[in-house]
Amino acid sequence: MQPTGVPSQLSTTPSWLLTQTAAHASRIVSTALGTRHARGYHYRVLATLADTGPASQADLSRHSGIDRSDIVATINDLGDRDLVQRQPDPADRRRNIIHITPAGRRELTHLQHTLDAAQETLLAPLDPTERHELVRLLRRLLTHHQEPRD
Amino acid sequence: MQPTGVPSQLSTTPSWLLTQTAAHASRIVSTALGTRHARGYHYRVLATLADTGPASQADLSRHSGIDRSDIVATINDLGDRDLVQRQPDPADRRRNIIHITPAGRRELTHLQHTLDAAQETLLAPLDPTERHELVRLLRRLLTHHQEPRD
DNA sequence: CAGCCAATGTTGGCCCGACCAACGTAACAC
DNA sequence: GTGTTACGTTGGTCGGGCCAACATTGGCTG
Repeated sequence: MQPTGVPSQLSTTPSWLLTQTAAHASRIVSTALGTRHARGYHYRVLATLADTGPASQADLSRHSGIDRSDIVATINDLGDRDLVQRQPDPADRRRNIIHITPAGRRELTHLQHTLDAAQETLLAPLDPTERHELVRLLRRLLTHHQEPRD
Repeated sequence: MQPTGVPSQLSTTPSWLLTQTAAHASRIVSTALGTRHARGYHYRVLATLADTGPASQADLSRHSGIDRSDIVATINDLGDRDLVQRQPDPADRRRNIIHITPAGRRELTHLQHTLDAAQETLLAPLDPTERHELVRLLRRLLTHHQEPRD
């Protein structure tokens, strides 16, 4: 049944299917981002920043789902490339306010384009209805598992 | 729309949905396996071994999708716990023949049970039809992206 | 206003899964 | 017999996801 002979114990387990397809997705995405010398975290922070406007690192962490400590390194990287700017918040000396620069915005649209192509590669075998259904199911799982905000 | 305020640029990207839900799945699964001091590779190799019968490490690698070098370490771990046995192949002195032991078989069924519960946790928000649909879509993606055996 | 608690940024770690290069040994094809 | 291929093994790298600890700063409450 399976061309590669994957044991059915594995190939019928949803979590295995999920992590395996995610691994393929990661490879595709990271190849795409690699052409612009970026990694997942870079894109995710830039996208979050463009969505929320200037924000503290803690806010970026919350909105992007990336750990505070990883945000630090990511902002360092982006700052080194002048895609982002780090300013102390005059109103709260604990905080930095992160701004996306014009160059950052430009880079973000580049990244988005290569990522669009990557999605196409990833979802190639599915028709539009199936793609939408997949997205719907994944969103249901995701919101369910992150909602427990108690 | 999103309770956590995830930027829509992210939350509508299939690859992001996939990798995020996969991350949740991994957490759930690794917690489940952790109760029996196992990791993903351990289960996958045991399951493959039970499916194929005694096999060389190279065969295990091919059937499980785990790299040869990672198989080595995994077999070491399983061997240390007597869940598996490594014998030189008399007919081909390059190879080892890996056998699953009775204890290994018992451990495998334990792991399967905890994993069944984990799947239930993971898929809780989906009804049976949706679960089947999700599995179907993921399998399609997976076979498509691993088939290029050229 | 003094004292305590919470939030922020940062450092420095850890784990896991995936992958790769190189090597010695052994089998195989020709 | 020679070159090529397969096998097991060693020893890495990388990315993503975490966690603990700490100094600094704000805010809240008594």
